[in-house]
This record gives sequence, structure tokens and C-alpha cells, in this order.
Amino acid sequence: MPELPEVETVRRTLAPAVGLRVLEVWTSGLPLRLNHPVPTAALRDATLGRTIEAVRRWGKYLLIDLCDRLVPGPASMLVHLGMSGRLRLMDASQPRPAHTHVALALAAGRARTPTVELRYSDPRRFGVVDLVVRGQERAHPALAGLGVDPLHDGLTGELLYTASRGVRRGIKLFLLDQGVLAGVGNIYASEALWVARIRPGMQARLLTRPRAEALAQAVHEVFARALEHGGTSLRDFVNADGLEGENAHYLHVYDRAGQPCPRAECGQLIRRTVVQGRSTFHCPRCQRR
DNA sequence: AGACAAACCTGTCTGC
DNA sequence: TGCAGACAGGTTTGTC
Repeated sequence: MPELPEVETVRRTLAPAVGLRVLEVWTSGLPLRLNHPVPTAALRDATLGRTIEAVRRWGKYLLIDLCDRLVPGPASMLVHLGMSGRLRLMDASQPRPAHTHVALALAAGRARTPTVELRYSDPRRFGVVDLVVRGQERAHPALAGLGVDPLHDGLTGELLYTASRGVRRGIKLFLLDQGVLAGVGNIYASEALWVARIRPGMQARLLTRPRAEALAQAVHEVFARALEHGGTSLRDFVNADGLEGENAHYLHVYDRAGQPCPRAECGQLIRRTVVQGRSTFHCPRCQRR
């Protein structure tokens, strides 16, 4: 479900959790991605009695930093939302959503009674909840191979140009490669290629310098637009407050097969194709090459 | 290197 | 109303 703009929206809406202390840790015991169980005991060790110091994002991963006033906390809770994962901050008296797998009960200051819970729910269990050592994020296999994060690292045309030399795969698959760019998923790959007027199946190695520049700009543009609208909710996505994003109304081509291309002078009908088993949308006139 | 399929798991929508 | 089948925003793994 969630790509960079959705994960960043969750990160921002988790701000009220910063400064709260973990009083209890609960897990469902069910395994998540690749049959990996949530490391309950280690999670307790790393979080109980500690305070949420910050929430960071790396590509589609969230890092919830924990520390103790006396003992500097070396741990962060690593979360990936997979397809159907939700991270929500809810009143502790509210019932837990179906398919909740992790709940951290939180309280302000010295309070002994939790007021809110940070809850991870995920019906399809394609997500990840794990622990990483702060400062050694790259030691975690999920983070070891991650490429450039467009929001922090300044994605440039030069980077796309360099990374795409010799790559015979289609440019859409190249954009989806998290080892090149961390954060682009299936929706925004189609969106960025439409903005940059590039055909999704074009071999990545054929990217010219000017077109690489246009594509880098396009990724920035579609991400900024999605962030303004709080992310794209086609089915499952909600932010930490449980609110849907509005960006589905503003998509150019994704899920718009048969509708006219939004470029006023074009009007050609948007086409859906399947690339590596995944829906891909483009305008056959604007994106000829 | 990369194309391709299948796998993980549940919910929702479509068509008969 | 029921039921089978297709499909879903992600990632990994195995085969060719």
C-alpha cells in the first residue's frame, strides 16, 4: 500500500507520540513478512520504560527511536507497512483494530496509566516490525541495500543517469528498485513517468541526461503533490490519526485506464498494461519513447 | 544481469 | 444471496 509519501504522512502524524514513555508492550504472536515473528522479548527490552525520542523515515521504512534519560537508548523500532499495514496512535480506551500485531501503551511524564497506544495492524502480514541499533542501521538486512531517499538525499538527474548505465530492464522497474531509489512504489512510478513523458517499458540504459533530469524532477513533483494531499488512499491507507489521504483525486494516470490523458492538448485515452505482474498506466501519445 | 512466476496473507470487488 | 475468481499500494526467492 504505502509508498514514500504515505509513510512520510504517517511519520508526521506520529509527532504527538514523541516524548511519551512506553509502559506496556503487547504482541499478537503471529509472524509477519517471510514468516518472521515480531521479536517480542527484545522489543520489551528495547522499549519498556523508555521514551520515544523521534520518528525517522528511510525510504518506506519508519524508525521509532527510543531512549532513556539515564541510559542513552541504542535501539529503534523498525516498521515497514507492507501492503496493508497501519500504524495508528489511538486512545488506549478504544478497542484495538482487527489484525493488530503490536501495541505500545504510552503515557506522558511519570504517569502510571497509559493514555494512548501506538498500534500496528496488518491483515495481510506483509509488513515488518523489528529492532535496529541506532547508528548501525545499515547492519540490518532490510536497510543495508537501500538507495537514495529522494526527500533527504536530494535525488538528481545525474544520479539516475549514472545508475541506469547498462541497465536493460524497463525504466519503470528501474524506478521501483529500492536499491537505486528508496521510496518509489507502483503508483508513483507510473505518475512520475507520465510527468516526465517517458514510456514505462523504455530500457533504462536509453535514458539521456536531459530525460534523467526530467525524471528526477518528476519524482520530486509527484511526491510533493502527494504529501500536500496527505498521501493516496485507494483502499487501505490511513495516517496515524486514522484519516485517509486525498491524493487519489489528484493522480494523473494511476487507476485511470480509459480516461482521457489530463494534458488538455492530448486527450488520448490512458492505457493499462501489466509489467512484472503489476498494473502500469501511461498515455500512449505523451509517452511514446 | 534480468525475465518471470510464485510465494507470503486477507479483504474486497466483480461477474455469473 | 452465494460463490468462485481476480485483484490489491510490497518484497523475497527460485528457476531459467
